[in-house]
Amino acid sequence: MKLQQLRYIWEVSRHNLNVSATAQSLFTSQPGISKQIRLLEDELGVEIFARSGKHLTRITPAGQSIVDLAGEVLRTVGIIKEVAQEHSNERCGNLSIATTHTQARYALPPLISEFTRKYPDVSLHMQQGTPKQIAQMVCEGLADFAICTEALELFTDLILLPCYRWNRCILVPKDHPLTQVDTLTLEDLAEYPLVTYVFGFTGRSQLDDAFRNSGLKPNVVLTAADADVIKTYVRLGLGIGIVAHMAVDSELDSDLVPLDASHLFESSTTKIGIRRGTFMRGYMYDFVQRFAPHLDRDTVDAAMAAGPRSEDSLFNNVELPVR
Amino acid sequence: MKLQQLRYIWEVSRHNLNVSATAQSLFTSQPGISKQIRLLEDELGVEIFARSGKHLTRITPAGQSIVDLAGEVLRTVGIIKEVAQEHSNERCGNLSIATTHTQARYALPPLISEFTRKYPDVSLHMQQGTPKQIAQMVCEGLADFAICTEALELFTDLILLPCYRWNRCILVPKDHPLTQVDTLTLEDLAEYPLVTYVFGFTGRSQLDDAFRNSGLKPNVVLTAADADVIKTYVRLGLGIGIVAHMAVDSELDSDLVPLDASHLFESSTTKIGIRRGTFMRGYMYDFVQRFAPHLDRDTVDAAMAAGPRSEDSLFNNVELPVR
DNA sequence: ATGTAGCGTAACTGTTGCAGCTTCATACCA
DNA sequence: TGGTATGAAGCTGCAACAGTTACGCTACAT
Repeated sequence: MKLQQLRYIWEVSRHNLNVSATAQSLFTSQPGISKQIRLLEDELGVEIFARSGKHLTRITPAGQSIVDLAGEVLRTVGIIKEVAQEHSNERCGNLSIATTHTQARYALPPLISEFTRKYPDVSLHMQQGTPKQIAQMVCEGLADFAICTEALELFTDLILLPCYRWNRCILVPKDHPLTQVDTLTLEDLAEYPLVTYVFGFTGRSQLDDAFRNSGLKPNVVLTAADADVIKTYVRLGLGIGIVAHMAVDSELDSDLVPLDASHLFESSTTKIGIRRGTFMRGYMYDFVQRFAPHLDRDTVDAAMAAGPRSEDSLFNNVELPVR
Repeated sequence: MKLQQLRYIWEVSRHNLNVSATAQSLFTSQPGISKQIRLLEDELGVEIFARSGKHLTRITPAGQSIVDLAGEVLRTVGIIKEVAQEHSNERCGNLSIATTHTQARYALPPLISEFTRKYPDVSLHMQQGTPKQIAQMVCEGLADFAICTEALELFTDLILLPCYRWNRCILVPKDHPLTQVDTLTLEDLAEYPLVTYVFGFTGRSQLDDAFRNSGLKPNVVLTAADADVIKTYVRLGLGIGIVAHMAVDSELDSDLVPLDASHLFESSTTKIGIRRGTFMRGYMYDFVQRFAPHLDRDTVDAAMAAGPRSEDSLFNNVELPVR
């Protein structure tokens, strides 16, 4: 049995059982892969892939177990490489962050520039996606960190590190009647057309909860995946915007008036999700702590050592920073 | 990186960093191993072994992590092979049992002959040792099952399956005064020289506990690792024997009189210890259930899925058979 | 001082993994 | 039903490499 063979079956199963496509993505030849798979099957005495004629049609039950185990082997081999790199050059490596628009646009930029200045030899990859997509990416090992507010709880393979809490504000044009209201209520908001985040994005669920609990039915005329789009439509007079507080820039958005809405909606918590079993490089700990000062190395280690769904007990008496 | 290289560093670290000895045990040449280790170190950019001149003196910190991870890879590869064999020929494979004299001599024989009759193509290995030795063997993957009464609790890597409880009896020559006593007491026993198990063997700790709690000081004149030796010295008149009830054979030991001592000592529990993460073949489940009928496949799976030290909660309302 | 255990080096060899081409089977479509 | 496209498998030559043997060298013990 060779690592190469395990890599081949793993990749083939990830490419819809298309050997040629797999060969292309691995910069090798199709016959090479076919042959190695055959050899592995011969050695193990089991068909990993079921064939109809010369086409691979599906993975056999035995094959599925074997492919899963092969994935585990490859991940461990990856960890060996990271451990080695950590000991040979601790400031050199990769960091892949999957995150949402809100974080990438408003929360992360200062941290990123700090980080790249301190670690010029760490090549940083940022990928944007929906909360579910980015959680999936981290689960599959395609990214190291998932940073967002929603959906991470659904993935039991992820360790969740709560980073900070944030509140919403209402964005209205300068001359809007709401600017005259002393203390905003949900009833006030329900009277106007609303522009806010798409469901599944940036703490949208807290927003829905608040309206549902009050028995009010908000008139959401437009939803967008990011605050920039929301602001655009507020400017067009389509409605009043509900966005994360941090998404308001006092200079760039000086034509709009932000009205605090902390008292109307539950605050949301942005978290970092890390796949269980990931090897944490030194610079990764540093990144996490720069993003959330209370998450020092020991705290992160404790969270990663703890069993699934025990983050709550670890963090429920930690006072999170509020942005 | 090759599996072969990982195997080499793993084996070398298990052979006190002696490359030549490792080569012999793997039926290959020393330069081959040295070369592959060098290649791996070059590829990873880290020294795995520290050298003084041409001798490997110790494992570097980085090397230690890498060797540990290599072990994990090799175990997973082993599991792949077992999974494949389970699917290709479920009645063919290996079963390695590490156990103590008492189990091997009195508890296991009927089961073993049943088992080998049902699974002629499963090659069975039995290895005898002290409880600590056999636990160690299972932890290192040198055996599948550890079957004994003592010491298994000390190894957190082991999943413990309680199998049956057993009590002791007193063995005396036919004409011994104790045969006239109606109900034995610890005081009675303390009056005679005792012959029993060595500390660390076959429930010896329960025996010591009982005497300590009663404030009596037993006069143990001889300790042995197995009941056969104990019986021999009882026959010689050296003292009265305290052995496991199951160790008495009504035919072979007809010259001795067994006196029940269930009421004097806490019963002991014999367990099967299995390394966490072991892949359980079908015949392994069968073996376990034949040994302890309450341990069906689902129960074993539940115990293996549960976290460390949770066997107690799993089994504390199960009524164990008594032998 | 000297012997020995044990690792590294060097030259050699058999094996094997891979590329490139060819062949064959299946799926799809008219 | 026949034609075409897609994709897996077979074959061959080449290059890389793991493993072998022989030998030299270093460290350490007596």
